[in-house]
Amino acid sequence: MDASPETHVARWLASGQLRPTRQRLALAELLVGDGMNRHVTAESLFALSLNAGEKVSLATVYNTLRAFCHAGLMNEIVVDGSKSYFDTRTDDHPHFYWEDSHRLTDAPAEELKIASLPQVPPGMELSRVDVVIRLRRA
Amino acid sequence: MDASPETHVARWLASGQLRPTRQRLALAELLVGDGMNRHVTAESLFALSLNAGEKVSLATVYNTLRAFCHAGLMNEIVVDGSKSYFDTRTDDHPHFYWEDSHRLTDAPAEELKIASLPQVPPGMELSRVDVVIRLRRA
DNA sequence: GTATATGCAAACCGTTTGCATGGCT
DNA sequence: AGCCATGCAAACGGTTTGCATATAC
Repeated sequence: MDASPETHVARWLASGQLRPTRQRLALAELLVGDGMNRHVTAESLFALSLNAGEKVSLATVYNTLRAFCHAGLMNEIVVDGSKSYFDTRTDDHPHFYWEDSHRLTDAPAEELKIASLPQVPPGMELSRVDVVIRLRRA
Repeated sequence: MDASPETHVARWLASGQLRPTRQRLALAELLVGDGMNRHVTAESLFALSLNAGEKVSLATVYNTLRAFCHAGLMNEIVVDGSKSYFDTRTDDHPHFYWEDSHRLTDAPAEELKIASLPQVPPGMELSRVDVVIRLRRA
């Protein structure tokens, strides 16, 4: 063992040049504390933090998620016009969107093979390719 | 010539079992009157209709777009959390999203080749695969 | 005549912001 | 000390809804 959970999230924050405040540490712990990838909305993370007994305001959850994204620690994903999803995994990878439960999960990236992509128009460059595989109950 | 523009949009409405009201005919004319594909937001279509001198309320634009989508005549596409885009082309095809101008256009479908797709989880079926190619100014 | 579409304005919901307070370095 | 983060509540913008009126069948 070379890193306690606290050190892990503290380093995660530090890698984004973000100050380790109590609220950020708490939210980071909920997001990446166990080293797993997580997909949250602002509301769901807010609920998680209340559930964990943390005192964090909803506005801070929004600000913090935005700060994490801006620092490159997370990505924002849009699948449903009504809310934003945030993903702790930062590489470009496909997602499953479960239309019945409005949940977003990772799809296995190695099973997606794009043989060719439309040519990028002149004067533009590729920013990202979003692939969302929408699922419905069979 | 076998179809005046009016007949064309009237048939388009009829194919979705939608009553040909004045407002729907006007909006349909703006959307598919020239047989081209079009990408609009509720606001942009509302602006178009005002510009064309049509009396249509914003609420009706929303209701009508929803009705068109529900009837399978259009598709809703989500790329930007802040607003919904509507596409008159109903087959599954990729899009360019121009991040600087917040515009959405078709990408050439034949240039996108997906060699393999992640396996659909048990009990689920594929609803749609959204591919959004995000572009930024080079 | 009946069911459905429309218009208006008010409600709605997720998100952002202004400003005073509190915490990190 | 100074700057940045936080909390609260109010503002915001796109979308939806309730209800009275008008239109299609």
